[in-house]
Amino acid sequence: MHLDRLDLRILDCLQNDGSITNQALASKVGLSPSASLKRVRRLRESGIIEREVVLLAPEKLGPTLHMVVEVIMERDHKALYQRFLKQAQAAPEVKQCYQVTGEVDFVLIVIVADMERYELFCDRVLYADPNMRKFRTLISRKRDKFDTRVTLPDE
Amino acid sequence: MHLDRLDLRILDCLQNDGSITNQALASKVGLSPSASLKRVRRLRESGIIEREVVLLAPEKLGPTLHMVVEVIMERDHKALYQRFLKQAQAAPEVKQCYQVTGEVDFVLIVIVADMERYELFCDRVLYADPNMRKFRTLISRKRDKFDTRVTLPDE
DNA sequence: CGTGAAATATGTATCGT
DNA sequence: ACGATACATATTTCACG
Repeated sequence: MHLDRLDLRILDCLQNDGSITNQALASKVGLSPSASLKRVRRLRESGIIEREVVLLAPEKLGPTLHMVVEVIMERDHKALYQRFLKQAQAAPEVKQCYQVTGEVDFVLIVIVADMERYELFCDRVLYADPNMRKFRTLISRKRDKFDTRVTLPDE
Repeated sequence: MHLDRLDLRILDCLQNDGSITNQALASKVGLSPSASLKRVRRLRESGIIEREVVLLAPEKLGPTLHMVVEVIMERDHKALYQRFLKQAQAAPEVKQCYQVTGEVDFVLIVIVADMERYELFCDRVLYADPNMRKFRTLISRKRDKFDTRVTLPDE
């Protein structure tokens, strides 16, 4: 799908503020509301706009630990990787999962309220996988930056 | 700030779909539109609702590499850490930054279009810091999960 | 917190380029 | 194919009970 300058400006606005009204968006990018609306719909349908969400401040909702978990698997078998991925997808504690190259196989970003819940998570998801060889946990007391925006192409 | 069951239900809905109309939200949680609106405003003002955004599919916008970068600093000085954090905050390639405990000091999630831009980033942000001792890059060809939702307290 | 009415916004049909 | 205008529908927002 081709994106022109107007589409990119629309995406830029929406990435920064998803609650902007269609009218305000239209005037910002220099279109009529109906033309703007058509483009936003097209961007949604194409999947470039994946979803619209509200971001919450985790630490204002209670105790919060952010864990960066590096997982090393026993054997490089696709089917075994798939099983692990499926568990990671299903686990609500896992907020992000990256499959990486090198010594480590997966990196997870996990959010839990406390250590006890983290240990429960490890038992349920990590130790439960027979192909999991070992993992290392980096404990974060602070998420200093969290930016969901993507750098858009110049044109 | 105290959150009751209704607030939590509102947050749950909005985390899943920020584009829901206030009317639909109100009927979902069992309130009148005006009561719902007042609560949403209060949640915004309190900072629990941080922002509302549209999430884009990075890979549909062009080539995308996700890097997990583990950074080790030379000395544990707060002022020197602050300087690094400031640079990480300012760098558009850095989407997330976690200060962690243990052998590693910071973990960054970096998004770039290609290796060339990653190297430019390393020069500009990592090597440029005299207190940066070394770093390790885990390259991800795939972001398998990305969930911005937070687990809400039971009550 | 709910109701109802005024102010805004959205969505669609139609026309013009 | 794309955008503008205008109109009908839906939603937001606020004063008041």
